[in-house]
Amino acid sequence: MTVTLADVAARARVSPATVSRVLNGNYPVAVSTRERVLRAVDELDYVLNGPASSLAAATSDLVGILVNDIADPFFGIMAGAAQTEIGGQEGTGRAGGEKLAVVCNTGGSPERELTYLTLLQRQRAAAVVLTGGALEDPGHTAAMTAKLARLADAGTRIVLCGRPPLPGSDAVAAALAFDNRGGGRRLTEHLITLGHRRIGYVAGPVERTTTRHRLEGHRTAMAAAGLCGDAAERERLTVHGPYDRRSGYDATLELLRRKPDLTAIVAANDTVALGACAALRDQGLRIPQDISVAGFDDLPFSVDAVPALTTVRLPLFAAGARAGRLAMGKEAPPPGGIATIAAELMARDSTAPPREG
Amino acid sequence: MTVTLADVAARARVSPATVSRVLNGNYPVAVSTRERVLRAVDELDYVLNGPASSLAAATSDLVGILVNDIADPFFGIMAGAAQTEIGGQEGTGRAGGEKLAVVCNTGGSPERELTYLTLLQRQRAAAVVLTGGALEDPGHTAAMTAKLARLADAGTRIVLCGRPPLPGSDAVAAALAFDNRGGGRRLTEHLITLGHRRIGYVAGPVERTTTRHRLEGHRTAMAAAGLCGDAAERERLTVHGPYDRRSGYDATLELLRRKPDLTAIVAANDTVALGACAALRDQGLRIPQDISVAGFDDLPFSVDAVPALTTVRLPLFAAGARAGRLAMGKEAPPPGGIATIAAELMARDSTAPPREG
DNA sequence: CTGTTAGCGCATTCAT
DNA sequence: ATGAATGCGCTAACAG
Repeated sequence: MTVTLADVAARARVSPATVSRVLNGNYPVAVSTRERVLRAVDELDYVLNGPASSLAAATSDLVGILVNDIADPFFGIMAGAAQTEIGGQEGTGRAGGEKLAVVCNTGGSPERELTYLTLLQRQRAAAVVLTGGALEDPGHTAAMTAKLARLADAGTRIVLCGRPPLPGSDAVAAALAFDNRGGGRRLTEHLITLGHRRIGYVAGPVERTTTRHRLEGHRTAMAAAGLCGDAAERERLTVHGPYDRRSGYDATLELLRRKPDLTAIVAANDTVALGACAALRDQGLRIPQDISVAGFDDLPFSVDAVPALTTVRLPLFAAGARAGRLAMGKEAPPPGGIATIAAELMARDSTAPPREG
Repeated sequence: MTVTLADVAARARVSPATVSRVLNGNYPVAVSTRERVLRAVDELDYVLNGPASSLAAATSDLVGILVNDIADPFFGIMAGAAQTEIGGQEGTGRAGGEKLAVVCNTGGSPERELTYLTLLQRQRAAAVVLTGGALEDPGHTAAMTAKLARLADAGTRIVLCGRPPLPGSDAVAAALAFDNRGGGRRLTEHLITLGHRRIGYVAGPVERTTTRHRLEGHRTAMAAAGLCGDAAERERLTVHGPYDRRSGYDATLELLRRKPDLTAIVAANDTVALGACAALRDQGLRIPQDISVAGFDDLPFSVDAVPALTTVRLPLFAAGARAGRLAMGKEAPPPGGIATIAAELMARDSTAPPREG
């Protein structure tokens, strides 16, 4: 029923081994023979049996890209870029060699993250790219470290993109970390320079590296300006929530309740910032005249927001593409396996000097 | 080095077949035996060899979800929903049975679409979900039909989500098509009811089903109101472009150049509509006082646009989830294998009666 | 309910 | 440069 390598060999009047060799292209084969084989492949409409091939070779052409939220362009942009570098260029998929770049959506769930890694391990994936912030739970971190070690042992290349390196693990081939701290700090410095002193912060989910680093950057800037109250005050000015619009909306109302005299709100990311803007508008506040708002990431829609959103640009596409190349071994890892990706302040119209002050 | 089924069997003092049976769970095994085996699995930290398993069973647990643009939430929402239904619930991935739901980004390229299908065919994928509009090129359609037929022959279940059925093909197990025509028609009817007569249309890429259907709906409404000029006039009022912000911006400027007295602009989707809004603002036009704008899809950010965007809601999450269930065989296909998903008009603030009559 | 046997389709020695 | 032989790790009959 289904055509096999042997069928192709018979039709091309060569041995199965030869067919395998032309398909994989990593062995000298006479030009005439190769042509004959390829013709037979086309005529029979033969497609390599991946499982059989992977079993015999003990490696597969699967490359997994894990994302926390596939509906969020933050991840989509990185994943798409990585996939372009991995799957991109070559032929029709008829022959061997091409990688199958696939993205797996963990939904931010640590269990699903581990499950996907196991599933990829089961498939003997050639590489795995982990994107976005990590959960900072000791148990989960330990489990991840162990799992990644096993994957690496089995020959799977591990690349981190937008995620800080795993301390004490040599399983990771390369880690591209965003400078979330620096970006967060510069963003808040920008607000302070404008004259803001009472700044609320809508943070991301707790126990996430991204959340913590951005918040640390913010507080560093606040402290440097002598605006850092006691712990209780800091808590009052901070509300945590998921990275979505709803969270921004709700958290902003909560901040306003706690501190009606806020002159600026910094959001964990652009999506949250948009929710914050909506809440402020619904309260009759004008942006930036009555209150300033800032986001993070500089997603494509942020420049079109009204007013255009002040934010911090992360080179998501470039980072994703680089991660893809690293996963393919097409690019040498950075020194020490770790690179920090700069974050650039984009001052736009949603921030301005406070009314009075 | 790497632990195999035989190792587990030895440690649990049973035969390899028994281990296979408890792992796959589709065969009666004594409770005490099962426990012994599972303990051995844990102790040895055994992970099933996917390729070997797939080779022997002639099926794999891979399920592919193809999307045109992974950075677009339109696809992300559907893909995430589908993935939830497919990968969702069960264990740690330690044992067999769980599906590996992965999303593949074609970038809208027909070649990559076919390549991905071949790669999934090579992996003997259990199912494939194709999301979003299809390219309407005869050659590509024929190639797709043939490829899908082969996949179906090999036992891969094919589900379409947000894509019209393939005429004359019985390879597709189920097709969930959005009512793009109806949605487009109702949206334009809404504008006409408000009093608009000169309406520009920023269409999607040519030769795409989604583009064509939405445009047909628009023109049906125009014709019904006697607003449909000759072919040349219709062309003048329509500009095609990709489904992105930039296209909306540029196309809007072009439309304004051709027809400065336009009172409304309908965009191919919400992202394009946002670009259109930006262009209009840059031209000093107020929305909706000077000109109305409408989108399509009702993506999450649309309600937060300023003004809130009038659009057509598509139940992307529900449709994606249903496609996932259909791909898993957890839900019976609709009658005839085809279901049309309703599109609901969401009249918001970006549309209003035109300035003058 | 459990063990035994026989491939699944291909990559890879080793020959030639 | 090509062919023949072996085994990758597992599942699926088939016994028992």
